[in-house]
Amino acid sequence: MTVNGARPTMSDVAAEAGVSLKTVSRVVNSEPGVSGSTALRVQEAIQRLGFRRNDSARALRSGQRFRMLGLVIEDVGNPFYSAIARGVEEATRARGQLLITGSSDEDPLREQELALLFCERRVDGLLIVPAGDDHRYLEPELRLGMHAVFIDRPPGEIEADAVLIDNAAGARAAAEHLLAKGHARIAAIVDDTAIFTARERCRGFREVAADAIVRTGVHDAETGERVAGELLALAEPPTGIFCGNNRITIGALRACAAAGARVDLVGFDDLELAELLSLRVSAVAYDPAELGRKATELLADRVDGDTSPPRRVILPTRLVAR
Amino acid sequence: MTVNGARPTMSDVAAEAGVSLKTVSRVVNSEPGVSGSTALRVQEAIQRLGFRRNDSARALRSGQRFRMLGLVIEDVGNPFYSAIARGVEEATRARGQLLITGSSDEDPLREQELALLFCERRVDGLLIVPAGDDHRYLEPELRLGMHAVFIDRPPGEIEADAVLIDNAAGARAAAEHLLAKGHARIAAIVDDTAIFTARERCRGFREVAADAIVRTGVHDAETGERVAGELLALAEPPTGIFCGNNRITIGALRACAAAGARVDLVGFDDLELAELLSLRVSAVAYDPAELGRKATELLADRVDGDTSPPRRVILPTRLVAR
DNA sequence: TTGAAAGCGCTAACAT
DNA sequence: ATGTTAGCGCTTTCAA
Repeated sequence: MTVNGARPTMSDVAAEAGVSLKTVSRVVNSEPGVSGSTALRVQEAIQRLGFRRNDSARALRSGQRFRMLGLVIEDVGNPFYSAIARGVEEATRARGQLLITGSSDEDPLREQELALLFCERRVDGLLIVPAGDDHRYLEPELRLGMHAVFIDRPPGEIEADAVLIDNAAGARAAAEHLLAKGHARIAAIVDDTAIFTARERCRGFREVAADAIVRTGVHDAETGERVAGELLALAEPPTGIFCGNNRITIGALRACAAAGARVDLVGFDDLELAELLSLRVSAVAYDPAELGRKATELLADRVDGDTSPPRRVILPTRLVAR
Repeated sequence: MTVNGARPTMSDVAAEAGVSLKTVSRVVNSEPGVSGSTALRVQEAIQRLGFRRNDSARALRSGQRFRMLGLVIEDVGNPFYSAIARGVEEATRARGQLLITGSSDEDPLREQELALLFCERRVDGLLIVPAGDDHRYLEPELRLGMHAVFIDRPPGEIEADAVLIDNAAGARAAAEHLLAKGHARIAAIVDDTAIFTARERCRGFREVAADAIVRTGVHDAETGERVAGELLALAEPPTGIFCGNNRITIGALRACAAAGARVDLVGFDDLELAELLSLRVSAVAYDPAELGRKATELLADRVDGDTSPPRRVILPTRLVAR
């Protein structure tokens, strides 16, 4: 009967049903060539024993794919990245694949560790939101048939598919919005320009507002609050501020609330409750889940044998004026 | 050399280095008993070939654990659940385990599919935020040595560990807060009481405020907005409202904004920008990541052989008055 | 329709 | 210090 702790194998089932191992395999995999009565006996034995096929052994022998993707993101707990994960999951589910996920916490070494661990588990492919800017560590894997698609930021030092958003266009739209509102003095607060997205957003903003004040290297809400506070304390403070990401927007909102300042804010990334805030906050919005879905589709094509040159998909943003 | 598409095995490495398979295995696993010069030759062959150990074959043979946990949550893209996932990931990482994640979308059948798929992949254990209330489908697995810990809601029809929050106490605190503020008419808007958390929150609230208006069955922000609007349109509208979850809180906020009503809101789950909203919103707050961490620790104990009776861990909430 | 034998890539247990 | 053999749980190949 069902003995505790011992997982039954196909050969246990075979013994229980009084058939050969191969017949059990046929039943489990719905292969033809098993008589109804035999199949029934096997099914019953499977039920009695609580047998469940070992998918790793199966993949090992058949040499087939593991039907599993590896996703490396910055932080599973961050709503922006978890929205990407959500998109990836929708697409993998549609393909009957499972998903291993890990957070790099913006640490390039951790990103590498995770990606390589996933390779060790023989995932079909890798989806990476890069923390680092040198992905040569993947070269041996890619040469041996592993596939990787990059999300939100392009890969560094290697050629590979990437799905990005149009950062520069979004930032241009933000600057145009502020100028159209008639602000004479506008400013931008952006993350470290070593980061691709921050660099692009900075560039786009400056293309439209060449003489705006620009503060870079702002990574979290606390710094955002401090820097915004400094801007508001200037002799001639800006009356419109572009915030390079949602953490900065939150910091800037706090600074404005603290200073009692009435400033027009435009943030990259939308905020869920933006409409209910005491200050009006416009947004450069886009769909993070679509990044994940698109990347997963690209990856699936590669896994299926697409060998065309590396592609770069750029997703649009839209300005939500408030 | 490095031929495209063909993954080298240990025996390829052995041939390349001119040693036996077992010697390669020793080097790869840092086992003692290999001379420095041999180890070096093997290392070089590994580099040249781009060899990476197949972890599934390893686990298959050694009969050891796969060092992988399966997590079933409602929706990876929902900040509340992704915070749980974050806590789980922190704890698994500390143990050198990987994490497979899937979203049930509140569909009991999907929950079951995912959990059983994870078993097929031979995860060491299961972490489940239940969508359904009947988990007997897990019985065969549990009998055969699989372990499961439930998060946020208890399992149904089976005995298993669970990590919950003190829903009733949180709701009581919310009611007490509203009464202490001197509100004569207070109301509660809560999710479907078929859901454990909603039922508990409802119960706690009623224990303190027996004659409050209570609306149940509210699942999303849209319905929350409509129901809150109805309450505000009453001849004698409530002046304090308890919202049973963050989606309801958002809906109620919109309704208050639309009606221009000045109402004291207390929401279960905190909102990131609550301090910056035009309306003051207090919160029954707690740490979702701690749910995930705690559950992962419980699970690790079970995997390590702990056979004590099923445990139930209740995590506290705290009222954030604003 | 059914089964026996070989082997996927690796490690355990035993040689040498 | 190094190698040989067997076998994890399954599928493939071939035979009956």
